[in-house]
Amino acid sequence: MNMMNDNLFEILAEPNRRTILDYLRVKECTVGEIVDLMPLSQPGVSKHLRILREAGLVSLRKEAQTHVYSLNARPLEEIHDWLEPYRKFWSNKLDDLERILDQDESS
Amino acid sequence: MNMMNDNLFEILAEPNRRTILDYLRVKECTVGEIVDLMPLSQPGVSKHLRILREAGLVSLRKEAQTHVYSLNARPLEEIHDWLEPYRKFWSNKLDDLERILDQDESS
DNA sequence: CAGAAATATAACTATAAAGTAATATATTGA
DNA sequence: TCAATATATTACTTTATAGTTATATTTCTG
Repeated sequence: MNMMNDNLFEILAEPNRRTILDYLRVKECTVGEIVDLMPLSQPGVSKHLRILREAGLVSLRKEAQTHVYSLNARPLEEIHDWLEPYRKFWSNKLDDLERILDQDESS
Repeated sequence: MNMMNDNLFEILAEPNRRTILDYLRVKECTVGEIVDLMPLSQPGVSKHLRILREAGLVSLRKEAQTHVYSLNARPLEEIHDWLEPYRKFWSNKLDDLERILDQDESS
């Protein structure tokens, strides 16, 4: 059930996929609802949903003929974790100042 | 000086680029040092460095014939910010604490 | 049970990106 | 100035991906 993500960044790199996640963050949606909100064909949306599903980022509940998708943000924690060792580079104002001074002569 | 990133996720989607950032997080490196550490040709590394530079993620200091690259993690804050509204979805005890603290700030 | 509605998959095309070899540019030092 | 060193750029090829149209699948409804 829990998929391992080969490259989550690659999945999130596609702007339409991030838009879909943004929609699902607000409320679960059927495929048709998403299609209506986006400049994409229905198969285009379905393809992105499949990729998001395989990444574990959304889950699907079949309700009659409609498929209701909902957000599963858990895998995004992987991004959060990747960011972790970089966080100190922007959270310390003194370090920032040092870095700005270092960069000044770069062309 | 401050570049606007068309799509930072796309830039980070490339595994070799993330590896380069990981190296630079530890210490600044010349192009040659990075080449020696990676299964890529020198032009390949230079191409990635250019992309990272244009994204504002690394900065360049020319030192004699060598070019010394260093990390500039600031643009990664954009990823952190994008993640923000999703954080509550993978809630665990730590995130619950964060949310409580956030509420305290806003009151 | 036939047709409609909703979604998924298949087959195909176009584009972008990553990789390479070859070459250009810049700096150092003999 | 010339050769060596370090890096960047160019030109090209290959591959992957996003998009499309057409079709298949599933489920409801009359």
